[in-house]
Amino acid sequence: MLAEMETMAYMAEIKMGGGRGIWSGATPSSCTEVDLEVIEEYLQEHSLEVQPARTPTSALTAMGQQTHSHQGARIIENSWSGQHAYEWYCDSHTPNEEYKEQALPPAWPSPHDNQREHIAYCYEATPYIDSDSQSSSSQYQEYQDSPSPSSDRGDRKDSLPLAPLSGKRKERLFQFLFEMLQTPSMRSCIWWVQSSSGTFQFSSQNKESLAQLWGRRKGNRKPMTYQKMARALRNYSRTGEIHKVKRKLTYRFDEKTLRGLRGDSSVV
DNA sequence: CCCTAGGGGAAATGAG
DNA sequence: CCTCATTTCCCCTAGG
Repeated sequence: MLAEMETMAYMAEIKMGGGRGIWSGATPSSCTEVDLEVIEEYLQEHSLEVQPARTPTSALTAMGQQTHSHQGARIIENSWSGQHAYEWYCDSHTPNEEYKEQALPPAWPSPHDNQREHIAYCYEATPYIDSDSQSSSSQYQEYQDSPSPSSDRGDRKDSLPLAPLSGKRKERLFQFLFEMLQTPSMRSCIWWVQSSSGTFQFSSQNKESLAQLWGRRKGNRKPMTYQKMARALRNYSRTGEIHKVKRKLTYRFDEKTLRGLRGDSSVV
């Protein structure tokens, strides 16, 4: 009950500018504006696909100004995931080489109608469609190789402490992020840099929206901010679920975590 | 100097 | 009561 009220409050804040002026700096007025309402609604509609059951599904609907019928909610799903066979390296060994990111957050295969007004796809100032100038994947193998030495398996029953244990744990941050990464409409906030390795990046412009969405889902007392969410992400480097890569706003799911997130969908 | 991004200690929280 | 997983606060560093 209160959730709805608080949600409203958050909404207001979010729309106003997060109370911090996050968007003010880079918000032309026509760009960005990732409506959390719309996104949330969208997510709810597809939450079943990503995660069976859960989600109050009411806070949003109570808004009163959601988006009419959502008939065009076609999910392009992982149309892009796993497609980039690109080699982007996030190594520090090459100080001069700025890993050309080919992970282009913006530019959908075809924007079309249905959502054009739902979410203003605002891209980062620069569309990194640089592909690869000189992909010297000589050392970018970092992630495909790093976690191997210790060799997992054995000690743990499976991979991650996700669902099992005892009933139903709350959704974890990394699970939420993974879900967002599977959501086309969130592409202006977060996207795969290289889905095969579990590397993703946040949009410097919309990362706050993503964070707020996370905070709302958790029902925190105060609105979530990217800074706080990033703090949680940093905790992950210690526990191993997600690691930071040198690229700006870029992180990578641990292989184990990724395996669990991808394959566990059926295991439940 | 300013700003953004990143880092992390420490205490507070809330769910289970 | 306890623990886990953040959440919240705050102070700091680095680079542009």
